[in-house]
Amino acid sequence: MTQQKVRTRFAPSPTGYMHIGNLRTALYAYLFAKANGGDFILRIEDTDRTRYVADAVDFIERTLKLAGITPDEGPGYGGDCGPYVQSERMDLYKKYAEELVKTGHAYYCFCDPKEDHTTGEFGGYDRTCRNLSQDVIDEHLKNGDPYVIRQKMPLDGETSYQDVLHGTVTIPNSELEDQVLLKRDGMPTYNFANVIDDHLMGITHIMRGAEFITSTPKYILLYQSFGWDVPVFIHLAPVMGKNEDGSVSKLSKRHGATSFDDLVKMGYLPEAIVNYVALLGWNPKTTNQEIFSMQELTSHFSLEGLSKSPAVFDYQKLGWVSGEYFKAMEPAKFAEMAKPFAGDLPDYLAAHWDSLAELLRTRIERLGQIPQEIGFLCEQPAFDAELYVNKRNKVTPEKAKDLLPAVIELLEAVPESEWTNDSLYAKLEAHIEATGVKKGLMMWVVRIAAAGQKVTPGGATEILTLLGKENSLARLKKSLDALNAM
RNA sequence: GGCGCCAUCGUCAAGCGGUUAAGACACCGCCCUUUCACGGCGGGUUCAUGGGUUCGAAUCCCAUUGGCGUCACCA
Repeated sequence: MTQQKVRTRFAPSPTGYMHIGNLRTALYAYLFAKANGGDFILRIEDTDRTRYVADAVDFIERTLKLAGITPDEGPGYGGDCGPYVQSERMDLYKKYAEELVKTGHAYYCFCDPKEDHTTGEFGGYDRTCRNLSQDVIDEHLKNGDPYVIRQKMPLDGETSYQDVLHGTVTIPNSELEDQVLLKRDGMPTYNFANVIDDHLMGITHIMRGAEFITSTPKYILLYQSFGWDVPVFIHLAPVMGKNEDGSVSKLSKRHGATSFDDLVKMGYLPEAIVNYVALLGWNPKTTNQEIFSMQELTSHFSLEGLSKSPAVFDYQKLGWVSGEYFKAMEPAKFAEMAKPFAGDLPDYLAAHWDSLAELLRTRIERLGQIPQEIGFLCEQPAFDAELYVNKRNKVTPEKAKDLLPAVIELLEAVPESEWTNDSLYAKLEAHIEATGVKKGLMMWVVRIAAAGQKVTPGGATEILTLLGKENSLARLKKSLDALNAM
């Protein structure tokens, strides 16, 4: 028996929004295909005309690209199983639905969805049209009456299938509704188009959300009706969000950003998001490594590492992962990437952007933190004597008052051309030695007087350098005045 | 409600009948330090409950409880 080539797919509906859970599904499907030398197919499921969002296909492709997931086949990627957009395959579904009617696995239903059989036990439908005589059916068809085609479910017994994660799943057939295959508008339902396309596109492994566990027997029955091979099913546990009261529920808007796009806008690194999401419901088993490139993800991926229980999305850990990426990044690359997040910078900061960015690089987790990180450099925060209190370095406002005048005098003598970090550090160090004051104490006082904020990216001299001579001195004097006025 | 899925630290998780129950994030100490960060060291009543099976159970079985999902001419 020849080994069949693995083919997986990602089949989003074009909503213009890539939920983290969907991204993860796409990622796993992609990784599994690549780990096994297979193909990953992108298919657009746009059978609901009322939900169609313009440009959504474009959006999906851009998102996948940003995430580093490259389809082997799909709209815009080519492939032998196209078209890869379901609305362009309509005639196909109709043909297959009619075939099922002929073989007795489906039937025409002329009921009005709003009026008829609304009290039936199956989603408002009671299987009435199963019993229509051929004459009645022909009459309706001849009149051009609207109809749907429904799947004829077995009335008793049960249907089972194998799920890689969940083992044998069995559902009583009595739970299965005579689901609609072909809608009034001629479009197939998701449940039908899925089976047809997965078969026609040679999909071998279906990865999708756990919400499909219960409806999969309907698919199985469909495959059997056609006499087709049943693919391997892998139902992924949902991604959860933590609620205020500590409970969890499926990740949604109220938990914060839930789309890949939102996260990118917040300044998390796309690679880091993908890395973190990969770990949310999967683990490499053979290593404790947590930072993975797409390449490494591919080589480590295996189905055994997939978790069958839901995972809670943790923004904190995502932040850590993203921070790790920034720490490992080329300074120049980071500076360039971070620039748009800094907003309008005063000239003196814009001139020092590279060194400012370098201070930021190792201390932030997302680019969106930058404005608040550097706010104090743009405008001196209001005076607060409390800032001059630090136990470890024995700093007090009084000491600051004593130390500052000499520092100001010293700095005033520094020529503009020597206003650099190294030079300032050397001068302050010499001053510290001359006065016999502890370095931590002196530096704390200078830093606070210049920054006006307890926590700052960078130390005293780095801040002085960033601020420039004129600016620094003005701030130092202002702080000293405030201290004297106490 | 019927049906189904799930259940190890706060979170992600390893574990597949015998372990001092890994590791990471977060948290708390301490060290280092020109602040913060980084880095280093250390800390914490984690196997939902109750029954089995077994010499032995976090691991297997059953029940309970809880969470989640699903019951559309949406995907």
